[in-house]
Amino acid sequence: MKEKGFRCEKCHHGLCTSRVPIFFSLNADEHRRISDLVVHKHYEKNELIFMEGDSLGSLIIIHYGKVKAYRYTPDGKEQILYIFTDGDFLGEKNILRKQMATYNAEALEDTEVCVIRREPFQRMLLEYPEISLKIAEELCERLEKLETMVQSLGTKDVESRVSMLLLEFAKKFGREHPKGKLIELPLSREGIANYIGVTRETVSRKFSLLQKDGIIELIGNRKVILLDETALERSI
Amino acid sequence: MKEKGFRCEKCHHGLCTSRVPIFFSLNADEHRRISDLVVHKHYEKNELIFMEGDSLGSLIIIHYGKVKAYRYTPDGKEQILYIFTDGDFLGEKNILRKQMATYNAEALEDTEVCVIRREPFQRMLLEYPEISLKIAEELCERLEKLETMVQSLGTKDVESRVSMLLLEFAKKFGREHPKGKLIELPLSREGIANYIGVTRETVSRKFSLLQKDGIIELIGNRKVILLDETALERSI
DNA sequence: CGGGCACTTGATAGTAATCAAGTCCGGTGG
DNA sequence: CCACCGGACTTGATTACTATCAAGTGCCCG
Repeated sequence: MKEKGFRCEKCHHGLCTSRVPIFFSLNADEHRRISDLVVHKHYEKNELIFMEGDSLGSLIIIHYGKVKAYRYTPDGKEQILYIFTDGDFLGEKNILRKQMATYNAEALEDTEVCVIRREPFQRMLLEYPEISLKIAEELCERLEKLETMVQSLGTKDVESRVSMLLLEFAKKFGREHPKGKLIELPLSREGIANYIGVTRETVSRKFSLLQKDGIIELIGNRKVILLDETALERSI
Repeated sequence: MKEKGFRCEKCHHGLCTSRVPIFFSLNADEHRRISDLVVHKHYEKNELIFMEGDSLGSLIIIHYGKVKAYRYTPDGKEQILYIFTDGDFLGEKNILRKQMATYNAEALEDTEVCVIRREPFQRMLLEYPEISLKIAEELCERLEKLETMVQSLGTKDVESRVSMLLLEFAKKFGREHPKGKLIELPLSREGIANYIGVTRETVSRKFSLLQKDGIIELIGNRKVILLDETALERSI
């Protein structure tokens, strides 16, 4: 990690904090005040941002990039919990409950983050209660994602789980394409496997099946076209 | 459901809202104000409190009892997401994001709840920002539980999942006992199965194994004694 | 253009789901 | 208090599916 923390010039013009949902309710002046508290950091692809047990002491807000959060299962595999992108924050447990990190966080690509130390942020929470509310809202959203994930992992039928994953990625990372919806996969086969709780071989096989059935088209290793989204929804 | 909503006498003496973590930071006067907004309801064992898609319009706080929250998986099984007990709240999605319920909630035993309508509660959130913070904290805790659950469901080794469940219940519902720790199971075998994503037969078999190994002792259908807690922890 | 790593595909084995009998618990009524 | 009944639980046999092990193949980056 490059340790050259610096005040973000962009932030002073409101171009950084204004992109973060939890600060949406603030006005220009307030954005400027927050920007003064923010330090920027850059992480390279595959760089570890923090690990389980770390006491961060800061809130990390993703400005640009993708970050995976994961834990290890008792049988030694990586279980991915979240894929965070622009506007998402990490380290809230440390801010809200003075608690250590409960998962590892690793950049999936080159990633820019804003960092705010705990103490000034807590002062801001008292001063701008709307932020607490926004955070609660965001946590609600995150809960719902995890609830869906639990539902998916509880499903014995692996086909359904793969389909759910593709639909999730389509919604999050999908672009329009003449043949359907083009998805840039944020994860390798192994990463996908670690997300839905199966092995990489199984992911390969299920993808091949879906391709044979004309539901998806694989382009290289990191791209998929959803040819028949409704068929995928039906298969769940 | 008995529709005899009534003002809770106990609440007026601060015996109800004061037991709820999200109101801990309030003083006696403020408790009295909240109590005025609260209506009590009683649910019998196995009674449905709300279902997926309902627009509650209220926050429900459990005063006494146990409630399971669950969704159906694509293959038609029930997947339990939470077991709520005294002091937990439900329906926060509706309050914070004007969103419909994303799961079904059913009383596991006779249960008393306090209900607060959305509008007065939202006014209170503005007036007492500490409540938002407390809610955010509570949601954090819930997130962590779900994260652990995802980790557990991602574990192929079913023995580990059963062990994790027993340790969770021991922490939550365990009492001291000469032979070890006595757990009153809040769920039937099928319920447990729906919680950890396996079949009821598998739960039976794993319990029998643990009993044969001298790690637990089964008493009837709804009680277990943890004879060797450390062995259970090691087996994860 | 070449090499390494990620991915695919095949064969086999292991484990939990499923199907199918029994057994036991707990509540009810005599 | 006891006998009885039904639902919950246990146990067994078989099946189905994915993990695992192993051997290619092909993508992607230098």
